[in-house]
Amino acid sequence: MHSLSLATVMKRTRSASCKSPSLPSTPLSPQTRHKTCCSKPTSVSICYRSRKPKPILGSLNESSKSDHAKWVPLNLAPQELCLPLTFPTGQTFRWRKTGPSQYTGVVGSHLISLKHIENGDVCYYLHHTDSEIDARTALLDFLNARVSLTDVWKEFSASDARFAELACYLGGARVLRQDPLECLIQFLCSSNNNIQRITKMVDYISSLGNYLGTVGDFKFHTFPSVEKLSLISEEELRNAGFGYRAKYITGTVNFLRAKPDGEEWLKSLRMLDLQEAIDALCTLPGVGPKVAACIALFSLDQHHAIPVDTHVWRIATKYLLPELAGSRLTPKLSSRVAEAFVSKYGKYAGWAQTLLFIAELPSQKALLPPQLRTVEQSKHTVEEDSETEIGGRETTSVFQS
DNA sequence: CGGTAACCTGGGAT
DNA sequence: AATCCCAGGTTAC
Repeated sequence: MHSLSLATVMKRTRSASCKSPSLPSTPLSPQTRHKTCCSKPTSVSICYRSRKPKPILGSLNESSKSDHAKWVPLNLAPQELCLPLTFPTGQTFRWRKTGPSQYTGVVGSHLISLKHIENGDVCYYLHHTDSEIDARTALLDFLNARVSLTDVWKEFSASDARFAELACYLGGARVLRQDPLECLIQFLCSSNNNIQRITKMVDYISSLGNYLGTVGDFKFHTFPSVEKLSLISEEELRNAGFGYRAKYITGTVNFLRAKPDGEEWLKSLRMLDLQEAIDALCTLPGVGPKVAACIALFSLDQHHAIPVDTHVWRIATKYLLPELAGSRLTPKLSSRVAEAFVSKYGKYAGWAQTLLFIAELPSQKALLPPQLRTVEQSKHTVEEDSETEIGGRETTSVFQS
């Protein structure tokens, strides 16, 4: 039950509300729907699930009256960055929704909130930082701001009509540029796992880092260094509910610790070609082709890395390589899929994959008109789509996740 | 080299 | 209630 409550191993004296009180295991989270990326910010309060009288402000009272004075424009238009399509869609598991169209997380040692304002533009708020200049620089770097999503998508759309149509509804879905160590550990947790549990596991590990502050109900920490990570034993991780991934983590941490500077070694993979980077990553325990591609794409500037999973496989067999429909996903076929993506979309193929992947997520499908929703799993090969348009009206039905 | 069976866990479906 | 299936896979035969 309390398998993943982080209080156990942590040196934090106060084992306060570490039970993650509002992890949305229940399907009742009405506010997770956002019809477009820029919905109107009607209420200012943080979304509580149960009304507790206690006004949760954490240590920093960021909700004082002259609050929005501290919100700084990022000069990123909504078509360049849509927060709900970028943060809760599986590239990072360390950001939290802390308000209507608002997300909070850590970049380096900076604790930052991002939100859309009325016109859809993005602003940021620094809860904790030693240097506002550094924070902004780090944030822009983290957001891959040097890449123009508009330009990149223009090319995808030119070569793929379906992409062009999806792009109309899912604009602003960016690829982040995360810290390699942080990315690596997160995706070690991701194998054969679901987003909710991955998030809890990542949260458990993160609590070893330096505490930066609390926003909403959530505590935030810097991501722990390799040295810090080496303090956790495999047994502790197993007891915390990591399952067989426990040995992946400790094994990889030990591997990195054996290097003169493991973190620097990881970063140096940015200099390599994609295949070399993948090969290097695959020598780490628990890292196979899929996880390696995720790390390469989301943290190592390998913009044409293609993480081939079941979703992408489904997409590929439907639109790209129909002759492979019906086969099982093997490593070899997986690299064939990756090649197909790259030859169709070019050097930013990973960015195209990201959008197509998001379009497959049950949580995002509601954003799409029915004819753009690809058909479900493999279960019923019979497609009974003739029945789905009951209401006649747009389906805002309940598809939480 | 290609195919298969374990591997941990929890939530939802049957 | 018991069981199966699935979740952005990897590893060992």
